[in-house]
Amino acid sequence: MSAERKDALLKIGDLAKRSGKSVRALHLYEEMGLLQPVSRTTGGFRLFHEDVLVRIHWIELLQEAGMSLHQIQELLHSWWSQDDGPQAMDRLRQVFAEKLEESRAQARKYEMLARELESSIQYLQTCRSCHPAPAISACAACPMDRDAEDQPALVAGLHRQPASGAGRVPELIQIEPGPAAGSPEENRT
Amino acid sequence: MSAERKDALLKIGDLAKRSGKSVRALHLYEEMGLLQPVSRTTGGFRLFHEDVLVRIHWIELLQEAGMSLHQIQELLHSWWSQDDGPQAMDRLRQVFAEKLEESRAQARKYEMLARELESSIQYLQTCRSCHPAPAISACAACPMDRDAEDQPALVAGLHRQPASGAGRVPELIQIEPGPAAGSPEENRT
DNA sequence: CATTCATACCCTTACGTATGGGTCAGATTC
DNA sequence: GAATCTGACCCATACGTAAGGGTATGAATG
Repeated sequence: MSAERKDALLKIGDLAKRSGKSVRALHLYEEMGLLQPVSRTTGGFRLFHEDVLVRIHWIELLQEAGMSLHQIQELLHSWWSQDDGPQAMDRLRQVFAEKLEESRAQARKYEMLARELESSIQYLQTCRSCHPAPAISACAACPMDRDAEDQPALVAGLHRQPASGAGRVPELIQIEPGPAAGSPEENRT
Repeated sequence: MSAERKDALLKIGDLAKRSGKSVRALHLYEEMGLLQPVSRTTGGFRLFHEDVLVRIHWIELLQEAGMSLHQIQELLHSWWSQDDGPQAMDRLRQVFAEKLEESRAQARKYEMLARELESSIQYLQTCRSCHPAPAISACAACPMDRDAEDQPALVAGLHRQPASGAGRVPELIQIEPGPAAGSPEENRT
């Protein structure tokens, strides 16, 4: 009778393990009406049918497609509150078509980012042959950088900050929270 | 000459417009030490050098690469608190290499999602020729779906929820896990 | 005097984490 | 057979998080 295994009900922990979601996430999905336990034990433990795994995966995909849980909730709701089947299918298809475009755009975005990263990595390769090792501050005037304009954006943003300093700051007005001495203005609410 | 334009200082609103970021976002970046105004007016208005645009774009790219502002902050900090230039470059290259992998993975993910969406759209096409229009509840037993297994995950997750709220609930009563129901000897972890 | 700005506080999403107590199932003990 | 113990699991509730968005109040700028 191991065929009955498929009808076994899952407690939320089991479901969490099998779905890869956290218990908290599953609670949230339930709160939002995306999921529902088939029943509860007398003690109040949720019992889920295995089929919810399909639903969970569905939610996951839509999330990856950039939909918020709230939007998914609405989609589900509008789906089930519709009478006309084909019409519902139609709306769904529209949503999917939209998401398809977005997904392709995202894919392109990440490919572009990858290229950006590649060229930055390449650019940084030249530093390996830099001897003797200079201080980073000296890198601003690196002789290898003939044109600073050639620097990839991912490298350019790091240095050449005239007054931005995670490291050291030139003579800049320190902005302190609180009535520090020296500040001519006193705009406290 | 318009060359002097480059030395013009920007107020935060100008910067917001040019960078496409909100004033609020720029404030936040400054709070986190990612940005700093070159000075302030006597009244306290922030004045930025144009170069911060490079920094802002840099932040943007890193964010797109999946880094949190906090991580960016750390990267910046560790960069500037390093003496050895080439070594700093090396660490940076490692970070970029990691992000490169992730970006490629993301691109692949979105491409897969796009394919998933495509097949779902295709699947839903068949519903257009469904006449007379049935109720969605009837779609569960659609004669077109010979194998329910063939349904794309994006469609399958919507219907066939045996006891999931949005639709209807079969007659299910309280079931206790234990010797009471069937043989649930399998719900161990 | 109408913008623009500074500061400050609350709102959001999709959970993470903590609290404090309840439940389950098996092993031990009476 | 019944009670107890144990450890893992679960419940509800609530606050915390990132990266800002939105809004309010008052002061600075043009």
